[in-house]
Parts: sequence; structure tokens; C-alpha cells
Amino acid sequence: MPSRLKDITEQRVESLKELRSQGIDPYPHTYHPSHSIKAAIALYRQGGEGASAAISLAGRILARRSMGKMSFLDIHGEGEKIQLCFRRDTVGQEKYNLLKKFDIGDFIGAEGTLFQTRTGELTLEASDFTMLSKSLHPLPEKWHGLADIEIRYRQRYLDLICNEEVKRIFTLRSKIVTAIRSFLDDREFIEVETPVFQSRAGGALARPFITYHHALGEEFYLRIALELYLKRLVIGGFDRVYEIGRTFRNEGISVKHNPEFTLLECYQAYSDYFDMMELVEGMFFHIAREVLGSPRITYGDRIIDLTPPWQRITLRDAIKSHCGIDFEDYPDAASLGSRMVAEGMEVDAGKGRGKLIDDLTSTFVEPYLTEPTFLLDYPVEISPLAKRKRGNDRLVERFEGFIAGIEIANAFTELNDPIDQRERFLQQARERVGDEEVEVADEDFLQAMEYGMPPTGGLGIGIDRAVMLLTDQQSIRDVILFPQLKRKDD
RNA sequence: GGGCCGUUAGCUCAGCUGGCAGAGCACCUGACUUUUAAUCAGGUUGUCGUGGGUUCGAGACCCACACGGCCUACCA
Repeated sequence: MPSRLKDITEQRVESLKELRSQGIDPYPHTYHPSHSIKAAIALYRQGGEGASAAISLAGRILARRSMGKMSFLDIHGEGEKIQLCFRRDTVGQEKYNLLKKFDIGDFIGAEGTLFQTRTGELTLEASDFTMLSKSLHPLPEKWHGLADIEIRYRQRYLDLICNEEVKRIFTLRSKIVTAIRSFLDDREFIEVETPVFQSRAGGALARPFITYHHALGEEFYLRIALELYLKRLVIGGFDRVYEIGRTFRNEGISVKHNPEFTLLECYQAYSDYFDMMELVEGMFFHIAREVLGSPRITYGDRIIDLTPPWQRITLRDAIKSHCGIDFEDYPDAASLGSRMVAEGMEVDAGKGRGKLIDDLTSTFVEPYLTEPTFLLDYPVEISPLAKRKRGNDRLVERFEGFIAGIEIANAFTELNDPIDQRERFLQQARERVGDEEVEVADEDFLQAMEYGMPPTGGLGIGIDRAVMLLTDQQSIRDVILFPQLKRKDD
């Protein structure tokens, strides 16, 4: 029994055959419109001779309204749309009949002149037209569009055809990344590319993906961070480097996590985490003004002003003010853990002091950091690559930046003491034996550091989350064109 | 990993207490030379996610599974 879909497809294949039998190629190799739709609109607005010149346009047919001896088609292209008008008396009977073979979804090229209808709609009256590509499937309905979230992600092209807003978000994403590059380029950072396949997955604490290289007969990890290779470059004399690259973490998928995501990391020699704070503030301010036209952004029901300087508060003070616990009063995991239990929290026995402090932060502090805020000075245990704080050996010079409760930056004064770095790796290994998510000693990296690394500030920004924030999206899947979904057999 | 919810025509969605599978859009035929969610008249369209079970009878009830969403857990 034929389904409606099959029926429609068969009809379209049929009209495709008919076109061919008339000597018309339904898939011509090229077509060069004289104007983009956008340019045509501008041309008409400009008035004068140009407005009445013969031009040609191309685009995908998204609607058709046939009135007998006259038909209107709406075509879309590059985010713009325009109406085409075909009159039997203008194009001729034969050509007008051919128009019946054009369906919604097809690409069409049309030549003619611009005019306004009596309701003021800018329209191209076609003197001739060409099939540019035949579509064999019906597009989703025009009014409600495509709403099925699964189809929107699995067949993103349909989402982009139907939902103007989606196209706008991804256009903004592109502009945001461009703005980041120009911001860093202006400050004389050099963009580099480092390996995705790595013998050790370092630079972060996360479970990596594993793959296998046949010719080398060796297993590799997909990188979970960019850090260790970028630092090698700072050691090599690139004083300002950055990379915007895909990283991979073999962890849960959620509204804030995709297994592959885009990370920006940049490193600046002869600077510290205070310099990085200024860099982060300046960067977000720059992006917002450049891309959104204002430093005031909307996220959910809040309006947030990104103008520097942002609020700065130490992690210790933040936790103290939000839940009354001063972690400096608890020198070890046992004492801090029992205090947390007394507060009614569930405390995992295996966790170290640093991890417990991290738990306090994410429970009591982070969700409330609506205004742009830097949290400063993290426990050394959970920051093996950051330099100890001046005047307090148990803390490191590290900050995380939050906007609307979302972590958007993580930075430190980079650890450049190779003896301390080796000790930190060993400490990690001792504390978390058997844990896959552990920073492993990277001898090659340690050796590089032993040659001497300048004092350096380093910064990481999750691009996807930054885009979520700047485009007011609540799910990371709505800022990643093809988010990870489970395979569906059909 | 756990909990809750969802899956019906190409798309958007109804479908009551278990009793013939529905609407709008799209598509097809006809009318219409300034329409624009065009309009008017007529028509076609189903693996009700998959597999079992209960029942005279299942889209609906039960069980399992798949995929998706949200929450939670995990997670720099």
C-alpha cells in the first residue's frame, strides 16, 4: 500500500522525467544570478534606473500561489526572501505550463524586472525562468514549520530551511567566533593548531575517547583539552598563542554537555590571572558590542550588562557568604565532609577536600552568579596545572568566570615550576588510583617545562556555552549544528 | 545509571470510559491575471515507534524494547 510520501515522491520523479523528455536538465551545472535576493531588495530601494533594470535571481521555492493565468512563488536564499510573479501573457503559454512542474522545495532561477504589487510587496515579474534543482520530497508544513526536536537535530537542513530563527542563531555563532579571532588577533595572538590524537589525554580531568592507528599499531586518545601543547608553544617562544578547536569528552550528554565541543584556549607570556580577567572582560564586551550591538544581553528573563569591570570575589568568601562554611576552618576532607553532612548534604566518602569545596561551589554559589562574576583562588588539589597563590600554598591563582550561572571561563597563572609540576602530577596519581579521570604525568610535557617556561597567564573558554549565553539559548544542542544523538536504525 | 513524559498521514496535531483512523497544511483535479497562511469546489493519503500479552474487539489497557525530551546522577 503506497504511503502519501511515496506518492508525492513518485509524482515528483514523474515530473522530473517529463522535464528531461522536453530536453530540460532538472539539475543544471550552474546558474549565475545577477543579484542576490538581498542585493535586489537594496537595488529597488535605491530607486532610479537600477530599480527598473532586468535582473536575475535564484533561490528555493517555499510557497506557491496560482491564480490561473498568473502565479506567485516565494523564493528564499541566504536568509532573505522575495516573491516571483509569472504571467501567462508575459512568459508565454508553453513556458507557463512548464511552471506546473515546479514544486515547493525546488530551486529556480528567474529573470525579469522588479515591481511592487498593490499591497507593496516587492516582486520580480519573470520574463523567463530555469529549473536549477528538483526536490523529490515534500518540505515540512509552512505555517507551523518543523517542530519535532528529533528531526530538527537529525535533519538539521530541514530545520534550517523551515525555521528562520535557527539560521539566525548559527549565523550569530559564526560572527561570535569571528569576533573572538579579531579580538585576539588585534592583541597580537597567533592562532595555531595542535594534535587531536594524543598519547596521553592531558590538560583536564575527564574521561577520554580512545581510537587506534593501524599503521602505527598504537592507541590514541582524542584530546580533552588544548592546554599542554599550547604551553609547549609558549616554551618554544610563541608568547601569545591561541587555538579554537574541537575537544572530546567521553561523558554524559545533557543540555550543557555534548561529547564533542569547541574550546578556546589562549596563553600569554609575561602575564598572570589578573591579566586574564581583563582579557575575558574585554573579550565578552567586544563580542557583545560587535555582534549584538550592545554590551547588554538578554538571557532567559534577565538582562545582563557585560561592561567591565566584572565583580570579583574569592571562592572562599563566596562559599562563606552563600552557605556559611569557611573552608579554611577545615584542613582536611574528613572535617570538611562532616560539616557538609551537618548541613544536610550528601557527601561521597572517597572525595578529597578540593573536590568537596568544588561541590560546595556548584551547589551554593554558581547558580546564583547572575551578574558577570569572577570566582578567585581555587584549592590546589583540583588545579594541578595552576601556580600556587602568592601567600597561600594551599590555593592556586585560578579563576572561573560566570554569567547567568553559566561557567564561561577558566583561567590561571600557569604553573611553570617543573619540580612543582612533577609533584602535582604525582599527587594526582596518588589520590586517584584507578580513577580514569586523572591528570597523568606527561614526561614529554615535563621535559619541555624543564627547559624553562616564562611566567604565563592561560585562559579557556567553552565556545558553545558562550554562544548559548550570547544567543539566549537554553540547550547546547541549539548552538551545535549536529549535536550527538543515538543512532537510529530504520 | 535512576525517575517522569512523549512517539498517530510528508508536516503540525486531535482521538472521550476499549467499539469503523480524524482535522488543518501539503499533494492531485477543476475555477480564478496583484496573490501572499490566497480563495472556492471536489479528491487521494496510515507498519497508530517495534515486539509480545489481555480482550469478542486495542491507537487507547499490561509487559518488554527502541528513539527522543525533561529532571537527576556523572561531569573543570
